[in-house]
Amino acid sequence: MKQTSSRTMLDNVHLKYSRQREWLLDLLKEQKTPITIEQLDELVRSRKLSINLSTIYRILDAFLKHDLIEKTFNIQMQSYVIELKHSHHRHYLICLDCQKMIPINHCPMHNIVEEIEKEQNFHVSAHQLEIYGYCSACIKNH
Amino acid sequence: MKQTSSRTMLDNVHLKYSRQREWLLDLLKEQKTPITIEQLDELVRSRKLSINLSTIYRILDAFLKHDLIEKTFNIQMQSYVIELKHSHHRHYLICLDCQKMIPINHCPMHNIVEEIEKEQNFHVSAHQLEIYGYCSACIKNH
DNA sequence: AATGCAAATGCGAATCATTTGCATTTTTAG
DNA sequence: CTAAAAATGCAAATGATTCGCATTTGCATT
Repeated sequence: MKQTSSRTMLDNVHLKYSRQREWLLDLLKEQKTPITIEQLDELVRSRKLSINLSTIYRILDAFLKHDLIEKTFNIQMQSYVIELKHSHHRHYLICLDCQKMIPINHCPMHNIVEEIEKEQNFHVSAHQLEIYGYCSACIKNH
Repeated sequence: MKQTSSRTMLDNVHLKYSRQREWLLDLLKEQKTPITIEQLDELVRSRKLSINLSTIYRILDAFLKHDLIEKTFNIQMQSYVIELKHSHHRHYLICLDCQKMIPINHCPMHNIVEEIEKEQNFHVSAHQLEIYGYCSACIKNH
């Protein structure tokens, strides 16, 4: 299936077009797992795209505010990671050895959230979950 | 039940005693929910205890390394929070309005972790979970 | 109680990611 | 094509965390 053009995506969330925004969106689309801002910046350089770092920050803020991306904190890497927002949100298994982030297909929190809402008189509107350990490739080293 | 003295706790994990370490441990024991390093520093000042901020950082690093505390990242507050390590680890419901952190008594991840280990060929060694929403007091404002 | 040594602390400076102010450039609307 | 508004680049500021080094502390030994 063909994906929506970055131009259209910006349009859809009422963000003005700019070269830099399109580039970043395109780069984010390529990613299979979340990346840090630093990695994104390196990616920009490696493609000879030249976007000022402060602009990257500003654009990511705008993307976040307009729900184009998700920003979570990866304790393992001690930094934020960014990913394009998917139709349903994802969680990851994070390898403590090779740092790989493996997406979990269906969010295991559904039932848990329901339970909590019933039992605790708390309205759940979001959650963050990461699972740390060793992936199949690295498991043998431990 | 009477709790272990800070002195003994330090001893148990083979950390040398110092005034500052005892003070911090005492302060952490008082807390019912995690606090930021900044809050801890303020607490130190308000008790006229005087511990240099860089020392606080160093001591917390030592506590972490020796498993006296847990350090997690609270996305809502955009900073790390610290708590004394409990016999079994906790997760929190975090109110997006008043920022209160309400501990969940039993960790809902047990079954999920087992499932993942079976299905994914991934060895789980830790996880981080926070649930964001509105507590009973703040729910009416939303 | 005094001494010596290793480890911990205080202090100021350095570092590093992120943010900000402002001049310049780009985008969009007319 | 032009003008106004918004976005970007650049350099400097900020703020949390870390570091180096001189001083102090805790503790074992005398």
